[in-house]
Amino acid sequence: MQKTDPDRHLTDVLHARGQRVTPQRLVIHRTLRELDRHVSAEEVLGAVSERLPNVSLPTVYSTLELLGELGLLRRVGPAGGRMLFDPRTEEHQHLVCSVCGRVEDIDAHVDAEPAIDAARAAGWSDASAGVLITGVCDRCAGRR
Amino acid sequence: MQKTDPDRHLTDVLHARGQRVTPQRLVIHRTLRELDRHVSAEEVLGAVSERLPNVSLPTVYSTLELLGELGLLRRVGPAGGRMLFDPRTEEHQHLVCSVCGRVEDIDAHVDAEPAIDAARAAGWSDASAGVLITGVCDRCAGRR
DNA sequence: GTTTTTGCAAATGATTTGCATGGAT
DNA sequence: ATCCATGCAAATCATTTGCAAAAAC
Repeated sequence: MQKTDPDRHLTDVLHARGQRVTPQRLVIHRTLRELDRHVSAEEVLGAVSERLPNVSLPTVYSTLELLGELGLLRRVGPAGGRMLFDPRTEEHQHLVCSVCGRVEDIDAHVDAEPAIDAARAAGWSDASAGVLITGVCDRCAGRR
Repeated sequence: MQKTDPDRHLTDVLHARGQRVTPQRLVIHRTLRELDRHVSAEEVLGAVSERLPNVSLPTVYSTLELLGELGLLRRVGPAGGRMLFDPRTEEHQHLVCSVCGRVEDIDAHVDAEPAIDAARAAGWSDASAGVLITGVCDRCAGRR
């Protein structure tokens, strides 16, 4: 028994939307799945380039946006000066160090339903909550 | 009976830290208090310029950072392409429109304690939670 | 063949930095 | 008189955009 092939799934979804299946999209998607952690566009490009040369940053950005629309990716939010994306689907939150910009995962549950409800009540649609914990990481705290 | 004079308070705090009391700092602080809503650096400059000409954007940025350190300001987080600051102290959350970047206040309570605790457990200090609700605002939803 | 994607290069735009002058102490 | 804060101009840097060439359909 094996997990559903990610390439096949992405291929199907793209076809269903009338969009094209390109090597770049497949490799970026597969790479993200294997990294399985929050990443910046630059980091994605670095990892992807080892498998498929000459991929450009604009392609990475547009593919990340596409995967976001497809729900295969979560946009963590701008942190430490750059946008972070996260292929992890389980609920978890992110710690951002205000000194060095490092980002770390934590497993915690934050109930943002009240805010989502308030958004809906205000006439907003497709509301989703992003929680970002800011603080000083252990390394930076120790270095002081 | 009247509220504590904001200028006097800022003056005292600055003196206590051995920092200087400048017209720019006083005017920016007073202006923020009167705006009493989330603002970008540009917006602050616009409002401040009506009272004190020739204030520069770098000064606005450094003063906003200073006021942040003094706890007179909350950094809402990068939203819609620019950093937002908020002089409102009561608990409230922010809605960011993913289409037009507009930001709106909502009064809702989100309990982020579990995440704060997890951060502390991971060895981080001075952790604070930022919640940002992303969605499509009523205007943008209607225009479609 | 037609239309979408890509890669390249250049543009954008918020925020930061360097430095000489002005101002607060 | 000293040293911090300001204004200006230029630098930075992630992200976006325009467009011709390449690839998927």
